[in-house]
Amino acid sequence: MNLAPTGKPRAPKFHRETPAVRREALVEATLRSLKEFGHEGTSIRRIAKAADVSIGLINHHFQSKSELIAAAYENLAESLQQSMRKQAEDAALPPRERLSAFFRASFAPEILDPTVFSVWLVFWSMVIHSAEMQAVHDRTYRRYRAMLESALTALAAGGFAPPFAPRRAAIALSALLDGLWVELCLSASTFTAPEAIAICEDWVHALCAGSMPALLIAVQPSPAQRDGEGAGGGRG
Amino acid sequence: MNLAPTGKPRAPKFHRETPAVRREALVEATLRSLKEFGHEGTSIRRIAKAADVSIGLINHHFQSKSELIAAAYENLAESLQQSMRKQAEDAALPPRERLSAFFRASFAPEILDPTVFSVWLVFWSMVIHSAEMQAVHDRTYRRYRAMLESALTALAAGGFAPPFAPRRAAIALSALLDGLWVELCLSASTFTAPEAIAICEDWVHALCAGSMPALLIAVQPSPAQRDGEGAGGGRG
DNA sequence: GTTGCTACTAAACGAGCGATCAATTACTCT
DNA sequence: AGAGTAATTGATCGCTCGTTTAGTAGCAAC
Repeated sequence: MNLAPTGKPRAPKFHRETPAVRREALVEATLRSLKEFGHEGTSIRRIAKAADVSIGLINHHFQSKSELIAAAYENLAESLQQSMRKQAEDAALPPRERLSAFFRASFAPEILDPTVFSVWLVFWSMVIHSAEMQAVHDRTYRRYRAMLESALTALAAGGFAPPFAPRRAAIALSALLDGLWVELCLSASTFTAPEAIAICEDWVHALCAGSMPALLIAVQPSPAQRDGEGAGGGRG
Repeated sequence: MNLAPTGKPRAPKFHRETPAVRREALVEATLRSLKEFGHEGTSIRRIAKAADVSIGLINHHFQSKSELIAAAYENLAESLQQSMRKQAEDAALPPRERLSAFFRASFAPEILDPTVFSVWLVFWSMVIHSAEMQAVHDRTYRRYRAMLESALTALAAGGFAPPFAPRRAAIALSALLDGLWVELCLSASTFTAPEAIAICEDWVHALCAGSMPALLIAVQPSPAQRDGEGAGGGRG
């Protein structure tokens, strides 16, 4: 009850951190709060408590709450993509196996986490209403689709599939992946991750069999072949 | 400024409505507010203004705000499904054309409305956290998948496709539809509705060509053939 | 015309929100 | 050891939220 004034130095009341370290910690606390309490339940006060800092510190490192949320979004998108890219960019694997590895990674337990999904939904809804979020999203999704296109192009280059329009194929496959992911997260009892993987494998099988006429490119293509590039919209 | 006390009867200050009529009007006002202002921007006060009633009336007809939101969800799900069912259940069409009509209906402008999408995202996120919403959702999605299964089964029955597992096929197709819908709503510039339809047509083409091995059923099936039924989770 | 029922209004309440800011304190540089 | 710097605190501001409540008024029955 009565500490001697001399002798023991008193414990410091807080730690100073560099802005970069503190910002990262606040972003992680934000994600934890979003997962546990949802968007509605995530306030400045809750984030501050999760990060074990004072209320005022957040506005010292971030201009506003929405800026912090945007940073959290980019962080999550990046970490999710990283865990899948590792699989898809393993150049040692033949093209077909690269895709299979990617499918397995896309339905791994940490990706199917319902808390991650609910955070993702919030981000999607913000993409629609906020230009700031739209920009973050376009950036992350462009990389995602490029990764798919590269894996699919390797398939055709290796002679595993007939020539096809890579842009549209990547759009189709990413839509299939996203749709399966959404339904798996919404209800774990309707079907299983292995079934989702089988459905994706089937789609690739049909692509290789040349059973998707709208995707095919004539063997002797006419000079003007459209294959434009668009800003993205979809799961990272 | 000075109305004669006799003669003209004063205008009534409000209209009395039956609870059923007023509840319906409040639900519609809620949907309008969700579409225009998003989930964050939708408050009791805003809904009351949109419905042109006082603040207190909402809690007179609904026990809480969340009950009103749930009612709005069920209303939207029902109206969206209705606009698609009309297309898919036209028995006059041959099975293959029924599917095509369904695809066209699935990517009609009123379905691709980004405001509808953002409302839907909110509902999805509530499905995860609320048992009340989970129940509403399971009910609506079960009908959706059943409709798809029936259209696909007719395809095989008519000899347009080899025998396949209808449950898994419906899961795959609904995932593809949902994924394309999500991406179209998130960014209208990446690809177009006709392209989405072409992608779906391609998938059906591959199914008819028998290019999806995991979906196929052996012509002489073994006695035990699994084809379970699960609770739904997905867009209505 | 009067009465009774209840849909309806409007003011008020308490809680929680995001943001601000003067004061405090840990840490670095000399 | 002392001064300067900036990360950090926590009280506080003005605001909006969902809900409650007492009172008002439309309308049907008699």
